[in-house]
Amino acid sequence: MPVKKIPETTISRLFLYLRKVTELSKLSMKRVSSAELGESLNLGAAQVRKDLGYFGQFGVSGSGYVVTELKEKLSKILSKHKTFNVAIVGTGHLGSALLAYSGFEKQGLNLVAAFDTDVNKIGKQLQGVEIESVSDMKDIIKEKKILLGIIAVPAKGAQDVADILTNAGVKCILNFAPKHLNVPEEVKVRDVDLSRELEMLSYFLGNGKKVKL
Amino acid sequence: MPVKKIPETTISRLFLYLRKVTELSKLSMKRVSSAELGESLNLGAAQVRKDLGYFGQFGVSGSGYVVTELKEKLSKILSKHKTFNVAIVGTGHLGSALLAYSGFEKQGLNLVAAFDTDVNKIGKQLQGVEIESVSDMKDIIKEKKILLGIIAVPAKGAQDVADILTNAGVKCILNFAPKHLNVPEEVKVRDVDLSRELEMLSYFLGNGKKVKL
DNA sequence: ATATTGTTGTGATTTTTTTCACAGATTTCG
DNA sequence: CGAAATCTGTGAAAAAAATCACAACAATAT
Repeated sequence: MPVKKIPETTISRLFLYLRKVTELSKLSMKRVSSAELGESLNLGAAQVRKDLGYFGQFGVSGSGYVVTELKEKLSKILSKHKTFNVAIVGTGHLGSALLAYSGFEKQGLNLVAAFDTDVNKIGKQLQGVEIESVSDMKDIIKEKKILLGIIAVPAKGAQDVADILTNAGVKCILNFAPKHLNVPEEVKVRDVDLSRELEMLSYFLGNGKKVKL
Repeated sequence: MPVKKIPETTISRLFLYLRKVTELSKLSMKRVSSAELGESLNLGAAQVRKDLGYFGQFGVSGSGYVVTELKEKLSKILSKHKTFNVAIVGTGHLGSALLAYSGFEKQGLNLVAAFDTDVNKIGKQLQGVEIESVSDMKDIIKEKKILLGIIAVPAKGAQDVADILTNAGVKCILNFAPKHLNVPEEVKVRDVDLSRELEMLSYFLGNGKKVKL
């Protein structure tokens, strides 16, 4: 395999292409050009082609990409067929909203456990999942072979939770706490930092690009 | 004003520095070096200095940055003193969780309106905010001078909502719908695409970096 | 058949972002 | 005080990512 290193930004765009191409396939569109693919995503045609190019050549000169074929290839590249077990830590407002989120299954993710420290919550069910104690987390994660952990606890406890998760063998973390997590190199973390997003927007509102001290 | 163009990534890191420096100031630490600042954030010292360098020079050779001073400067740069009005559109699980989120005030954001299309919800209160009809949205946004809109509706309706928002004068959008929004150039959008985050992680779980077709 | 048009794949170029590296300033220590 | 250690600010270099530009090929029109 000619393993060129693929930029993470490319991977991330691939999902957008897959979405789009799925949409197009529902509309029974046969073919699509790189320009069309990029258009509504505000991406240049060259960008699209380069991204796809990392994975071999499945376009047809002169007529673009065959929608169904592209969809299938992207699906395969992006491992949309595999499934993994997931745990949520923290069942506050955000954690609960996530438990109710229907998108997990679509991504091949089985939400099989939820944890909290609040004794009033432990034992209760939420969206068909029983809330268990964080103190039992390590064992349960190992037992259920959970590979992906979602952290939805306050910043203060986030690093501790991350430590337990990685210790128990979790490979990826989706972190909602506004706190940078230090984890072993082989563990992949993605941050969803709501606080920072709001701050960024607030910054743009306040500065409209120009900076004054 | 020597308006060098400042990378958005820099701005985004500035918030992390501010967080850190706020923490340090609570610990009564007097000074901090670029190396220390970057350390727990996995950022190099040079990166930190360069980021701060965009806004003038407020470090002291040989001894680093004065914590309180840096905190204040960052605060100022990042417009942490100004406040703006915010509306949430969509009061499902996610929207409700957001309404309950306490972080808005901290960012100087006043959550002053919530909208939904569901007639059963309209008129009810959620976290002290009355849910109003999307059909009245345009007027209310203008009237309350709302500059930031948060979209927490399904992908299908997201573009329509974005259109109404921008039309009513909203300057920034925080978009939770898994859909790319087309908006006028002067409007700033930030996407929080949960679906894509999960997909990305799922990809890493499945591929552990290497790609096979 | 041949010309024309449309579109891919990719090397080259440009732009953006990060990292390096070091002069010059400050503090500390003997 | 003078030497050694610590840091910043920043130009230069490197790395990463996006964009350009064009040869090669396919489809369509004449």
